[in-house]
Amino acid sequence: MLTERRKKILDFLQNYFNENLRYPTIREICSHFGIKSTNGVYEHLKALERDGYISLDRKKSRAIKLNKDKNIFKRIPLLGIVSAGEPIFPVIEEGDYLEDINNLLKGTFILKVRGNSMINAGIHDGDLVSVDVDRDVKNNDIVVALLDGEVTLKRIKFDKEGIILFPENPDYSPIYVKSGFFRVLGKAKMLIRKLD
Amino acid sequence: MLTERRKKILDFLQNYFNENLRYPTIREICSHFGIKSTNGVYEHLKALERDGYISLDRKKSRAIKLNKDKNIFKRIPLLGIVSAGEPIFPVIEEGDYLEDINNLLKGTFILKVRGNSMINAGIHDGDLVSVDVDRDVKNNDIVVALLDGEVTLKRIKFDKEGIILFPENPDYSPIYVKSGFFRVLGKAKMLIRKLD
DNA sequence: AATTATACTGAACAAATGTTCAGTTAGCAA
DNA sequence: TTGCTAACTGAACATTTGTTCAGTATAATT
Repeated sequence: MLTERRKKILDFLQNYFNENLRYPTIREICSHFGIKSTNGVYEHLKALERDGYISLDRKKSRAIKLNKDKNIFKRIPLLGIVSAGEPIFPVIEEGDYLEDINNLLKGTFILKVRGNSMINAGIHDGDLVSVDVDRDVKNNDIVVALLDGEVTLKRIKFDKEGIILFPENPDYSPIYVKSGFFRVLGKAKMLIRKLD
Repeated sequence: MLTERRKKILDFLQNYFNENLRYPTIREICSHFGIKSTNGVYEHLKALERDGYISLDRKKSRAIKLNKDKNIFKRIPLLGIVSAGEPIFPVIEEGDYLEDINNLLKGTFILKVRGNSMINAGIHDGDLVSVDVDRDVKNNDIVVALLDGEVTLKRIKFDKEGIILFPENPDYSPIYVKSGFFRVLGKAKMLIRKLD
């Protein structure tokens, strides 16, 4: 069970990593909490591993890994909300954090979008789209598809006649997938654009 | 000087970190390169530190830190280019990587956009915008501004009459900054949107 | 009342790890 | 040639670090 003490240890592990880009040694955890015996911390770590919160590489130093499924990585504070009509004061609220971006991008690749076929979905020429390859594709998802050796970013729709790839731009025509080699490479997951 | 050998060591450090979320020990670097003496690697590390490519925390294990100014972090491969009109084959080209996203976001905060005042700049309601606070603001930059205790995301323009905050939506009016408390909180740096 | 889990102390061991020193070889520049 | 640097080898040393064992105390659970 995740006790208060162990919650604080998890918290320390996250903060330490965010500051130092590495995890602490057992003795460093000890001194942070004022625990005099390394075994005091070591048993916490083993319990946290047993319960799936972390994983440990035995015999290796600083070899802790936070389990991303069980933990929300606190990396970037989410600062208030920018509004056009109803502005809100910028306040960092505890617990408001953006999920670990590295984690969000893991197991994916990045595609650079060229063309304006998805402009109405807010995806512009030059934007970067992270694509998750291990995802089941549902109706209306934005997907990256391979069609006869060509790659396109489109919104996918399934109906009785088959698969249709819809652009989000009236100037472009939908593609009805009939023959030839077709495969969905992955599902568009995140949009990243450099603004400056 | 950054020799070929040291370039490969830097590369290994980056790759090892991306895979393991920690840096290797000196002996792990040794065995990767088939170097039999720890000093062989240790002198490389000291040279890399001397030249500003990394920094070392002496006496601590796995305490390497890559200098972000001197290194491009290779984290996510940039896979080809998605095009609407002229599709391109998906090929991972060497050297094509997205810069370290953590690094891009460092020293910034994230704002959640509400409203559609910037819709023509492709910034939609609910999008996340990373804001860099330590940046000089130029004409036409998209900035987060604090005006009489209200926060807004707008394109900033300087002219003889003063500062104007422009929305990217014809339904909204520009704001002429005349009186009251005004401050630019930061410059919009990246746009992040979850697509699924 | 007995058992189990948490949360430690204290001591000790073995392995991992950073660091240093003395030397070697090869190539490059003055 | 001489000197310098890169790129090591090999050995040794000193910490650091993970791990284990034997206890103690407290609170909650069966």
